[in-house]
Amino acid sequence: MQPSSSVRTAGRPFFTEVHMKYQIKDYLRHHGFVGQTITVQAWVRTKRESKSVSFIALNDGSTLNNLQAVVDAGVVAEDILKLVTTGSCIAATGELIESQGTGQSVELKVTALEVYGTADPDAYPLQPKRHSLEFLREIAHLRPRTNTFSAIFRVRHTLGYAVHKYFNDNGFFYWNSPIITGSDAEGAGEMFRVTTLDPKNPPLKEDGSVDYKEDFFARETNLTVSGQLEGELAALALGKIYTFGPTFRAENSNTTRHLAEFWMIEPEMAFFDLIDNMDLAEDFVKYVIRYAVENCGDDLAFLEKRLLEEEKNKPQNERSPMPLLEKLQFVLDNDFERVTYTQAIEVLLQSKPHKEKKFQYPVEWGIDLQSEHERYLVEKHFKKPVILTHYPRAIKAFYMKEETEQVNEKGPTVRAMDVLFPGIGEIIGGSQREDNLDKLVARMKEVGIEPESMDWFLDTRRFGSAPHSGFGLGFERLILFVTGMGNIRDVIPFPRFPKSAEF
RNA sequence: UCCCGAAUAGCUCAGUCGGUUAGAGCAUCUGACUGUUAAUCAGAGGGUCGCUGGUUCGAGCCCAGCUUCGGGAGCCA
Repeated sequence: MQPSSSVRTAGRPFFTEVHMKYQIKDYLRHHGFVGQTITVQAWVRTKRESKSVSFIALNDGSTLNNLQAVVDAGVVAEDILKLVTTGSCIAATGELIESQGTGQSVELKVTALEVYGTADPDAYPLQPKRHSLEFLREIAHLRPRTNTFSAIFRVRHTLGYAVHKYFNDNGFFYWNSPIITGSDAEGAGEMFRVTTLDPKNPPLKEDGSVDYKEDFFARETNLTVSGQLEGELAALALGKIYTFGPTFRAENSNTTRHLAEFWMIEPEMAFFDLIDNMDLAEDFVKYVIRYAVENCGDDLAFLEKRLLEEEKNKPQNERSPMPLLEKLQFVLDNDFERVTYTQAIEVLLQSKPHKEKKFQYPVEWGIDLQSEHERYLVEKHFKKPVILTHYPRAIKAFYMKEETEQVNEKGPTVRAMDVLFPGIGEIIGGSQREDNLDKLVARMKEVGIEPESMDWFLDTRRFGSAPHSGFGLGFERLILFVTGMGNIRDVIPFPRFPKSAEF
C-alpha cells in the first residue's frame, strides 16, 4: 500500500471514498508516510513527562507496536495534556518524522491533540506493568487493551480467516449447521436446554412431567453439541463442506482445555475414506499454522517472549521443550506419526512408566486412553503430533465405520482417528462414517439410541448413501497451541465455563 | 464432580512461634528533571487480611463450613 497524496492532511476525502482509515500498523510499515501530516486516533498506553517534552505511547490495536507521540512543552494546553493518562483515548495530529531518539524508527511530532475519552487513573485497572492472567480474566472486557490479549486475538482472527481460506481454496462449501437442535441422541455430552416456558410455572402433562408440546418449538430443544450430523447431510449433497460455529457443552468441566461455549470446525467429505481424512486433517492444520506464522510474526514473537518470561520461574522439567516459533516450525516440518490404537497400546506396554508402574491407570487393549497415556505417546515417545487410528469399536461413537480390512484378533475396531498435540491432547477427533443403513441401525440399537428418533439422519443412508468421512477440530485448542497459552479461557474473548458467564 | 494448593493495599507479593501501631515493589497523587522507552529522583495518601462461625486473655496466622481462584484428574474438542 502506498499512501495516496489525498491523505496528506486529515485525509477526509480519501477516507470517505474507501471507508477506510490508515492505522498505526500502516504508518509504521510504510516509509512513504514520513514527512506527512497525519492524525492518529488511538489509546494511550503510557505517558512519560519531563519539563520540556512529553512522550505518549499510542496503540490503536492494529498492531502490537506503539507509535510514539512527542509533545513539546507549550504545544498543547496543560489542562488538556493532563487528561492524557494510561487508558485514555486521543487524536493526535502532527508530522510523522524520523525518530530523534533511539528505540523506534518514526514518531509523531504533535501539533494538535484532542481527547476523545478520559480514563480516571484511580479507577482504570490496567497499569503499565505486568498483570496476572487471572486478574485480566476478571476484567475480560478490558483484556484486549493489553499486549498479550490483543496479540492473542489478532492471532485468533488470522487463524479463523485461514480456516475459511483453506477450505474455500480447496473446493469446500461453508455450511451453517443449526445452533438450536431438537436432536438429543448425538451423545457428545450434556446439553443446554432451550425453552421459553416459565420455569416457575411450566405447563404439565397429566403425569406431572413438563409438557414440551406447549414450548416454543413444541418439543424439547437444546443448544448444539456438534454440527456433524447436519454436516453429513450436506456432504452427501454438496460433496465437501465444513461448518465453523459455536458449540455448547453443559459438562461440569473445570480444566484448562474445556469451555462450555467454544467454536468448532467440522469438515465432512463425501467419497473420503479414513486415509483421505487423515491426509486432509494434517494438511489443513499445517496450513492454518503456517498462515499464522507468516502473517502474525510480531504477535507470535511477543507471545514467545512472554512464555519464556513466564517459564523462567518454573523448574526445568515443566518448561516448554522449545521456544514457541521453533515449536510451530517443527510441526510444519515433520510428518505426523500415524499409529493404530493397537500399536499405541504395544508402545505403552513396553514403556518405562508402565514397567515401573508409574501410570495411574492400567494399560491394556480395550481401555480408553487416559491423559497420561496420550501425553507419554506424544511428548515422550514420538515427540511430535500423533494420529491414532482404529480404536476399539466399544469405546467410540455409534456412527463410526467398522474396520473390515485390518482385522485385529483382540476385537473389532472402527475407522476412527484422533490427532493428538503436545501440551493440548486431542485437538482433532474424526472418522470414516458408517454408510451402511443396516449396520448403522444395528449399532444404534446396541448403544441404546432409537433409530426412529433420527430418521432424518438415516435417510442419508437410505437414499444414495456414499462412503464419507469428517472430523472436528476445537478452534480454541488450536489457538492454545499456536499462541503457547496455557489456559483455554485466555484465547476466547468471553469465556463461558461452570459458574461463569459474565460480560 | 474428585484430589491438591491459594485468597493480605488498585496490581504483584512478604508477614517468623498466635502478641501491642500489618509491610515492600509497582500503580496513583504532589514536586523535581532538556529526548523518554514499564523513564528517573524525592515526598504523600491508600487495608472489613475472601465470607461465616469457633478455639484463645489475644487470630492475618490455629480449627470447621462456605465462596472464588489456580494446578491435576474425569468428561471431551
